[in-house]
Parts: sequence; structure tokens; C-alpha cells
Amino acid sequence: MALKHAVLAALLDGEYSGYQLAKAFDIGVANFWHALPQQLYAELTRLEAEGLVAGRQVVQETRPNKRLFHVTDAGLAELERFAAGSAKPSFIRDDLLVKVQAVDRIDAGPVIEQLDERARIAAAKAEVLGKLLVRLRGDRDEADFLAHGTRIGPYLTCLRGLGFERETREWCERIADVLRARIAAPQRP
Amino acid sequence: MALKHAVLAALLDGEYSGYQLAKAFDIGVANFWHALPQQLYAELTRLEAEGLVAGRQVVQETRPNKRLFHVTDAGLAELERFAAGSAKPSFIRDDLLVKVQAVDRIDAGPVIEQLDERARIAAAKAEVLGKLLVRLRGDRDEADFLAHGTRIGPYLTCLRGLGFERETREWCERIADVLRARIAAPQRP
DNA sequence: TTCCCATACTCAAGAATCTGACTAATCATA
DNA sequence: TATGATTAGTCAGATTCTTGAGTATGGGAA
Repeated sequence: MALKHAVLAALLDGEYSGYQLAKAFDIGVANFWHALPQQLYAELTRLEAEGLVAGRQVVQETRPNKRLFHVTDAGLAELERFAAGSAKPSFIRDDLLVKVQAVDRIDAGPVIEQLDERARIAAAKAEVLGKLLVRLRGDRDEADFLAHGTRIGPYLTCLRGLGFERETREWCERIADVLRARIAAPQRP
Repeated sequence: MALKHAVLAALLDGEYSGYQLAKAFDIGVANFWHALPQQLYAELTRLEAEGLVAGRQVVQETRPNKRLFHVTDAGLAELERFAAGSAKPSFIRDDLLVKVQAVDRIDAGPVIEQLDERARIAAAKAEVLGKLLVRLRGDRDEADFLAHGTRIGPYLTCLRGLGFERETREWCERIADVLRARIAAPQRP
């Protein structure tokens, strides 16, 4: 039941429809979790049945109707309970890393291409996150915002996301260079 | 079918039993994937049935018998095919981040404790990885090893793991400090 | 000498996640 | 004026991952 708390945490910032939530979790603006739309709709249904979120129907003229959800008091209490419990460490699980692990026993060409591609994706995401940080803190500087802002949770997770994407980019670029150099130069072990 | 290729990649460095593999994937020495013993035994059985790995029985006196596995030519070809295909970007999925996302709507105390704890774990793992790097490159320096070493895959994924753990540690320490400062100082938004 | 830990594995059941297809309307673009 | 993208969801099925229990032996510590 991990997605459950991720959804509750995401809904703390206001009312969202399943569709909006799905975008945040799919594109990865929500830097603390990832999930597909189908999962989110199902989870929202369960959460509503448990009374942890409440939804209201919004009738729209030009678009299909939607349901906006918010966290109830019971939902906040559930989050509180969750936060007090212990968390297991998170693990890396990445196809690209598996390929790099095997890289000197297979053709390095496609792996290098994918490292370049991943570096580009990480750079783009880092930029998005950088802008999001500026938007979240408004006109204040970071230290002031973190010391006195009223809602810093999303900012803090965003900082983690930015660090992660930067690291990813640097690593990808460096490894791609190392592999290119090995192809260019003769191997004398 | 992602674990499949992770197991194949892990077995490239020699022969391992399910038990040894399980330790590497559980403790996280294998920095490119994580899995529980049950999964690994099941996966090895499947891989053997597909002819991608081959095992041999090793009879032991003082310990239960074990089966050591290695990758077959077909297994290497499968890895090759996997590496040539496209990889989806990896996403963060972490309970602790969910808690931080919610931190200013719930009691921050337990979250701070868990950040401290996670920082310690990350620091310890970073140290283990640092030592592993030294062991992997032997008496060479890094640049020389990466340019001319014969088996650099594990070293490269280890570098990623080290970067990740360092980032994790820095972020956890910083966030814990921010949250402590907010508890100590009055909130004037 | 009793108890726990490490080695080495197996089985079953359940929860979580992913893949892929479907409905149905409006809006922008070529 | 087709075509595709966007909004807003639903359903079924497969795969993957996690939880929990169980088997069996030997070694070391209390």
C-alpha cells in the first residue's frame, strides 16, 4: 500500500482530478513517486471508499465532466500514521544500468546511444525542475523560503529530484565518453 | 522481464549460486537492481529452462549442496538483444520522499529521525562502494583502469551507486537541518 | 548443551504494477 | 474537412514483486 500514501501526499496541495494526478505521476512532476493513470483511478476509488479522500463532481460544458478530490481528516490521520512508521530504503532499478553492467561483454554501440539519450532526458527534466523550484518559492530566495515558507514539502522533494537528474546526466555523459574512448583507442590490458 | 536481464548481467562475472546472488541483490552490492531470494531462485529456474544459464551441482561436505550458474552463449545473445532495445527512464519511488512531501502537514519529528537514519545508511553504503571500487580497479588509478581494464561494467554501475548514495546522504542531512531549524525558530510567513 | 546464526533452498498466496484496448467529446492543425 | 491531440475516464488480464512460512544441516557463542 505505497501508492496510497503517495496519492494522499500529492492531494495535500489542493484539489485534483484523477486525470490531473495521472499527468503529474506519469510525466514525473511528482518527484516522489510514479504511477500510471489506471492505477491512480483505481487508487482514488479505493481511497474514497475508505473515506480518506472525498470527491466532488464538476460538470463541464466543453469537456467531459470530472471529479475533483481532496484529502479528508481521516486521510490526513492516515498519512500521519504512515509517516511515523518505518520506511524501507529505496533501491535503484534501472534497465540502462543493467546494460552498462554488461557493456564490455556485448556491443557497446547501442548502450552509448542510450546513455546520450538518457543524458538529454535528464538535462531536460533538471531544467523543468529548476523552473518549478523558482515558481514554488516565488520571489523569495531559497534560504528564506525554506526557513519561513508555509508549504515546503513539494519544494524539498523537488530538490531531491533535481539532484537525482543532475547526477544521472553527469554519470551518463561521463560513461558515454569512457566507452567512446575505449572504442577509439586500442585495448592493452 | 527485467529481472531476467539483471540476473544474466550479474552472472557475467563468474559462477554464482542462487544464495550468493540473492545476497548481492538483497544487500544491494549489485547496484543496478534489487530482488529478494525467492525471486532469484525462481528466475534462475526459468533461465535454466530457457537455456540462458546453465548450472552445475556442487556437493559439499559441511554445507548443503549448491548449484553454481553461469551464462550460456544463448544467454549472452539474449543480453545483446536486450541491450540493443530501448530502455524506459527509471523513476524514483521512495516512501521517505512521500513523507517529506507531506512533512509540513504532519508531525515532522519522525520524518527527521528517518532522514537522519537514511543519511547514516547512505553514508555506510557509500563507504562500502568506495572500497569495492578500489578492489575492482586493483593497483591502477581510475583513468587507466577505465581506459584499459578488461571488465569495467561493474565498476561503472558502482560509480553510479556511489553518486546516488552520496546525493542521498547530502539531501537527507540538508533536509533534516532545514526541518530542525523550522521547529526551533518561529514561523513567520 | 541449548540456542541462534549462516548456508542453501522451496512453496504458496497475495498485493502491486504494467500492458493494451475502449468510450466519447472537443479543439487545433494541416 | 479529415487527422490527430487533449480531456476524462474504465475494464480486463498478465506479469512482477512482496510477504510469510517451511525444510535441513553445521558452527559458534552463552
